[in-house]
Amino acid sequence: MATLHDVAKAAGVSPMTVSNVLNKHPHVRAETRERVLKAIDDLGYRVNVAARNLRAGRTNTIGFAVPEVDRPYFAQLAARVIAKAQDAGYRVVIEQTGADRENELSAIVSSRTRMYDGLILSAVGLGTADRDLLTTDVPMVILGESVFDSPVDHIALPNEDGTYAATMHLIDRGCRRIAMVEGDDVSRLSVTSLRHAGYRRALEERGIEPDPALVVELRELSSESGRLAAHELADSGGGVDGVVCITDTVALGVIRGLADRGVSVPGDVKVVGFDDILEARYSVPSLTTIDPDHDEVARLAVDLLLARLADAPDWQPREHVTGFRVVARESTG
Amino acid sequence: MATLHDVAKAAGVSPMTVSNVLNKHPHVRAETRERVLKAIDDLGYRVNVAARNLRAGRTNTIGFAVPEVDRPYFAQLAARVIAKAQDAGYRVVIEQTGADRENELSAIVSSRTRMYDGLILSAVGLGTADRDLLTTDVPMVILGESVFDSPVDHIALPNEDGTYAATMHLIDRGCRRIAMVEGDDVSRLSVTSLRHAGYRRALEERGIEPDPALVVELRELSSESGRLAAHELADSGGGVDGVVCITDTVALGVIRGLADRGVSVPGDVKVVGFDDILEARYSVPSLTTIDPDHDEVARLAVDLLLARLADAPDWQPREHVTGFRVVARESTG
DNA sequence: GCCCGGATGTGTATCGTTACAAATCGCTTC
DNA sequence: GAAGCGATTTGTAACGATACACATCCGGGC
Repeated sequence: MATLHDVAKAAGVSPMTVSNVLNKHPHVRAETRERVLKAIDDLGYRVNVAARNLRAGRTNTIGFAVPEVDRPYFAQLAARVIAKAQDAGYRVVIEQTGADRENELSAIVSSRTRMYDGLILSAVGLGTADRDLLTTDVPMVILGESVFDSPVDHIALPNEDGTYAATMHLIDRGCRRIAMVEGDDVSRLSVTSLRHAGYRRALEERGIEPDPALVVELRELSSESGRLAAHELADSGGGVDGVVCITDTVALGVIRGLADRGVSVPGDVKVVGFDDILEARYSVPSLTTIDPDHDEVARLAVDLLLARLADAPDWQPREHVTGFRVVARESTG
Repeated sequence: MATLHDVAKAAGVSPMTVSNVLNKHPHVRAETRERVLKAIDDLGYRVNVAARNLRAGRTNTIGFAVPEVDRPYFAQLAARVIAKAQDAGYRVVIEQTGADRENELSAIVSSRTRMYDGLILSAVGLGTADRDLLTTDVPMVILGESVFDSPVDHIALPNEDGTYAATMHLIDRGCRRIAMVEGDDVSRLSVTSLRHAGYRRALEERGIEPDPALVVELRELSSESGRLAAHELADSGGGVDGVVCITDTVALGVIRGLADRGVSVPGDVKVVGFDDILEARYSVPSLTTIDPDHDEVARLAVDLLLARLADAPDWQPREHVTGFRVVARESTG
């Protein structure tokens, strides 16, 4: 495969001139440029990215680490991040951290970050145990729940307030026996604990006694888990009339699970999710949910990271909490 | 940031020995290895991937190009491809070709392929116009509809047979006024034309007169488009009693659109999709669909590519067509 | 005719790693 | 005690590109 040297020889110029053409430096005569471009075309030359990266010390690539690429929320967020980054001339590589969160995450941070100029870490499940990972020297933006004391930029979703609003929405629609379907990491700082807090706060504020029997903890936040949770709730005879779900993906499973049991949504039970994934719009019934403003999340994540890459002198880690709105649809109609 | 040289100095060995330790070469004494590993740890050394790639001439990375990362079918396929490739020690970078298919595709093939040892191209929308792109020297596997004469490995979905079976399934359930909701590229070789052919073949075989009014062409294969198509069909008074959808994502939109019009599925109209995405299992009603065996697709794609990377001497491009099965669910019950 | 400055173009010296071949070590064997 | 032979370790020389500083060209101003 042709190298920059070959092109230079073919065009009768020095390698540097070819490089200058490639990098759109000024001070290359139009005629020379043409000659070089023609040689590039003739030889089918492609720049060797590895060599460029090595010499330049940058890759123009940012990593975006998510637990699972095939969970709609992350896939849709990834699409937005890619778009924003592209506008700024950066490529995005999606990293899958997988179920085995602890190991995978450390693998990424410790061995792959050199491939990226910076990293956006969608940190569902990130705990204080991972804090030391964050002291790495790669510019990083954490995207997810709060991790205190971490010396990195951080974009938090409106976890507690959003779930509070979702629960209030159910209460306002007349629900009194409101279940919460959440993750199993309620005891440490996590998406689950934050969203649970919002749920509890709403109940308490309206004088509704929280019933532990109405809280279902899931090992994984999948639709299948949601479906099984719905079965559990429907079969328990607990008189549930509303369900707050930790994510839309879970909520769609819950709706399905209620259908399995012949429970009508929203007639018998109202359901609300969190994330406003695309699918929430097309389910039957369509899903009421919390829209955390994905566009803002993606924009902020990319902007913060790029700002960090551009300069470093007086940078201070910041925490941003994005806005949200309740999107009322049929599932709570 | 520490380099391999720094580690070598700290451990009192030559750079090559450090390299040997890193690459798990045999013939490194256990004691030496320990000393090197300690130095690596002390210095927080991380291998510079760019330098390694440059020297080694390989990246151990394969690209996976899809139109949209956030369409469930692609996201789910990507997850599988990542898993299979990981087993073989390869990383996967997902490339988004986007809506502007022609330009983006060429951009990827022409300027980014040097970053990958090989490329898997999920080629919805790839046409004969793109054929010359495929003559590139990067090992490639095409995944999608048939593109004849292309000198690359190719994995075809059972497009025609699958849709034939889907249509037959509807006919067997009593449907006679069967609509097809498809893409707008029916005139050239494409997913649409192949699946359309399967639909037509089934109708003709059962002596059902194809009605052009029952064919809806979509500009994009999204749920929203499907929803609007369903409105169109419901409002047309065409007496539709079955809908064959080109993808599950479209089908879910169709089900939603029918619900908008108060049409019952499967009572009034039966709906069948194609892909068996996860969401098909959780919709209400759950979606009957064609399962093209994603696991086989992913496995085959990775295996073919890796085989191509391993050796080249007597390689011949091959076309594989994967199997499929009809997954009957509620939407045709 | 000579100097000057911007516009163009070109050496040189790496970036950090690994392939390759050659050197060295330690121990057995005769 | 010397030769022989793996096991271990180490120089050397790139991989292909770019930063930097320097060389050259050209026309205008005096």
